[in-house]
Amino acid sequence: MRGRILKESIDLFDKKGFSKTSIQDIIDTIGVTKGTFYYYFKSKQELLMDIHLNYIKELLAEQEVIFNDEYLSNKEKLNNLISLIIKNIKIHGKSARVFNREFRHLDDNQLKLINDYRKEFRIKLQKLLGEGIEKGEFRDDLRCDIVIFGILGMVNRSYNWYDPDGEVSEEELVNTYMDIILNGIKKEEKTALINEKIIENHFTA
Amino acid sequence: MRGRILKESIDLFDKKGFSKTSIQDIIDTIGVTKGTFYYYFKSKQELLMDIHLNYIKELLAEQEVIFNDEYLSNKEKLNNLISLIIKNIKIHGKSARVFNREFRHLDDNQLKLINDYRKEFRIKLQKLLGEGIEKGEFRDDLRCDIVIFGILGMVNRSYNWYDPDGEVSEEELVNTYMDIILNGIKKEEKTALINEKIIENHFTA
Amino acid sequence: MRGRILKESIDLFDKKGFSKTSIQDIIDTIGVTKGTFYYYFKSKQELLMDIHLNYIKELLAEQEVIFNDEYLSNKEKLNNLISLIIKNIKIHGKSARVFNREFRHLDDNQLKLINDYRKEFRIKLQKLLGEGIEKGEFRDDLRCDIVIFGILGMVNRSYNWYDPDGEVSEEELVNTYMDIILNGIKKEEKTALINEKIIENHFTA
Amino acid sequence: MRGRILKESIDLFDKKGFSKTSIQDIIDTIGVTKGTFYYYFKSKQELLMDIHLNYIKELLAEQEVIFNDEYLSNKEKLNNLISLIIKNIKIHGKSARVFNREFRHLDDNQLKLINDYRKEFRIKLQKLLGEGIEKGEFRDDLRCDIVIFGILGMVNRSYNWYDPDGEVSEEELVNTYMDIILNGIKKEEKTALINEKIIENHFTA
DNA sequence: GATGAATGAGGATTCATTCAT
DNA sequence: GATGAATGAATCCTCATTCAT
Repeated sequence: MRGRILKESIDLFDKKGFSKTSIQDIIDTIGVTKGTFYYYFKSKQELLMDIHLNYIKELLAEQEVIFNDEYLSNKEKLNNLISLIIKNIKIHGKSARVFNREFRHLDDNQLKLINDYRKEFRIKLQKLLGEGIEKGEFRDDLRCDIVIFGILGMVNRSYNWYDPDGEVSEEELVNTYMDIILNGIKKEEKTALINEKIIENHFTA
Repeated sequence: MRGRILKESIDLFDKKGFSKTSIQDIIDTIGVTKGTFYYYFKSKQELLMDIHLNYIKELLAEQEVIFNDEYLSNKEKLNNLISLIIKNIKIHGKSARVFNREFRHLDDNQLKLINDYRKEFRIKLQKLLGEGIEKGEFRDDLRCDIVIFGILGMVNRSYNWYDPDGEVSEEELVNTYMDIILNGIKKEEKTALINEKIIENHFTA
Repeated sequence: MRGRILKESIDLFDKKGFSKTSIQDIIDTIGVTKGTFYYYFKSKQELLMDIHLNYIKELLAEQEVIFNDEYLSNKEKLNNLISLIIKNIKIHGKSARVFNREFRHLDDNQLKLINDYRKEFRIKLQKLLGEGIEKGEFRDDLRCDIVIFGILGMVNRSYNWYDPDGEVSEEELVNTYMDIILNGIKKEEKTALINEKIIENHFTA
Repeated sequence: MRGRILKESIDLFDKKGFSKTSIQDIIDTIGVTKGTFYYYFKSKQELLMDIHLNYIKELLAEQEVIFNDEYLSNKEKLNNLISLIIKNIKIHGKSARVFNREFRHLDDNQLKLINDYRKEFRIKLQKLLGEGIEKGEFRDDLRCDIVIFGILGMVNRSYNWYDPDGEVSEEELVNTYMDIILNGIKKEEKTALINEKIIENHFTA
């Protein structure tokens, strides 16, 4: 029962939003009564917190697995993490949207906890980037935090427009994002620039 | 009066969210009575729609100016547009957040209109990218739509974390984003490649 | 102006009812502002009272004319009064409906006054009937008050269903009502009864 | 509870009118809270609709019983139906008045349904009259629809003035109405006419 | 485990009316 | 005569939550 309530709530919160979904909506969908809901959840807010916790904890666990895989380079880990997020859309898109939209309805304590988890996820990514820089996989002249915020913004936004059953496959999306992130969209005129610098260096050297 | 209501509403909607802000909250902040609110706005929803329209229309107008500047390359236009969005945070950050968070509370007709405007902004960016590709400013092997969604995701997300008065200046943020978008974060291993080619050329020269 | 407000109010009160018609509705129809309305009428209720007074006073005046016509028999007067009411539908149907439906929105004092006028109209009819009885024009075995209530109910009801521009002419309606009132709808089997009495009389004679 | 709300609402709607009776008035009378009201009724309007439906459905059911009594002549059925309406005053006078006054507050769909029922009641009476005419019980030179409208107007109006506990008994009222409807109020000058015919018949016999 | 009647605080909205200009 | 901004009380309605059974 608890599971069904969670599942249907996520559906409704995703479809109508938290504040526009009433307990009545939820129990009507399932076909039980108010008492039943309050037997399993102390309040509507606690239900929302539950959804948040389930989501972020699972995400962190999956992140952890990728992190601890010692056979992967940092670039590969980054790739896998982006892949993880994108492939989550199909499986957990609803939860993800609820997670990213409705946190405002948590109370201060709940929000604090969720934000800590959220930060944990982000910090780990920053660490990944930092280590990658040290290993020479990534450029060292950009602020890690901004870069990670940018990457997350880019990738997370797909929850709001990407249709996993549409014409763009998950692989293509992941590859495109990785390509942008790693190489940018500029036509390689930089070759010329670099060229000049190199030549210059040649002379000054 | 109308203007004051708009201003304070945006403040409150940004701070507490649309559904948790009551008309009472708004009028208490301003120090008028309910009747006054309803003299200027037909409903809470219409107020929200007003905020949305003001925001998107101004944004489109500013986009238009940049677009029509014939002295700029497409890359420069892209740079200016990103700069426009980032610098908007300071001036219109609240409206922007309300715009990006609360559209769900509009009714179907209102949402349709807003989404049309939203799309217009995005499509213009895609056209900018497309033309840039034709002119050889950008790579031609990536889907324009995905790229633009990615860029917008990256940039728009800053509304939620970037503090214009913090340690990172607006210019640095814009430059970082432009750099990532244009060049990616990968260490120039391709430099090596290019280097080699150059050296090779040296020799063959 | 005052006249226009009265006219449009009657229209709206008839169409939508008193309580569902707002001052705003009225002034919007006319194209003036609230101040104008309150310049001519102290309150919405006073406007309603005005409508009531205009209606009942004119009706009483017209009743008076018929009453004082010494060339008419009481039956003819009754006929003319019914005709008056029916023909009023075309001219004053809206006022009449407002008068008969919305008096509940007057306050106690206003209602008292209106009810006195209403009663005056009814009592005059009863007097007409009473005199007719004395003169042998009408039966003397029925309670005058009930009869008049009945006649008024029958006739006034037409305000709610009769369409003066429909297939039944005003004359036909008046004649039908007069016929029912005077003769009833029974097939003259009473002839037989009377017959018997007559025959009996024959014998006893 | 639902029943109590219905009962007290009818009382209040009769006494003060629908629009001047607030939900607060209703629940104060009963001594419950607003939530209770809305647990049983979706809206004030739905409550009104309920009252209308209860009233007209019961009336139609009772009409049906009289209609289907094959031992009664049409005249007797008409008499019983009028008696039904009059005797209803004591039992259902309040509902009846609400039914006849407040239908304007129903929405279009509700009104359509109620008017269909209303028409059903009227059409049945017309059929009764029509059959009576064929059987020779009633005159055949009057329009059935006008006659029925007239009778209903006469009888229904009593809801607004008749006091079942006053000096006129229900039987007397029914008999008076039936007498007017069947025989009219004219002094039998027609007797003379009939007389002459009879005498004439005597001679020709 | 589950029911569902009852609560009551809170919220959006309406509207007749006033009044300074 | 006329305006229209501002009032504020009243009203309908929603909904998370409780609790006796």
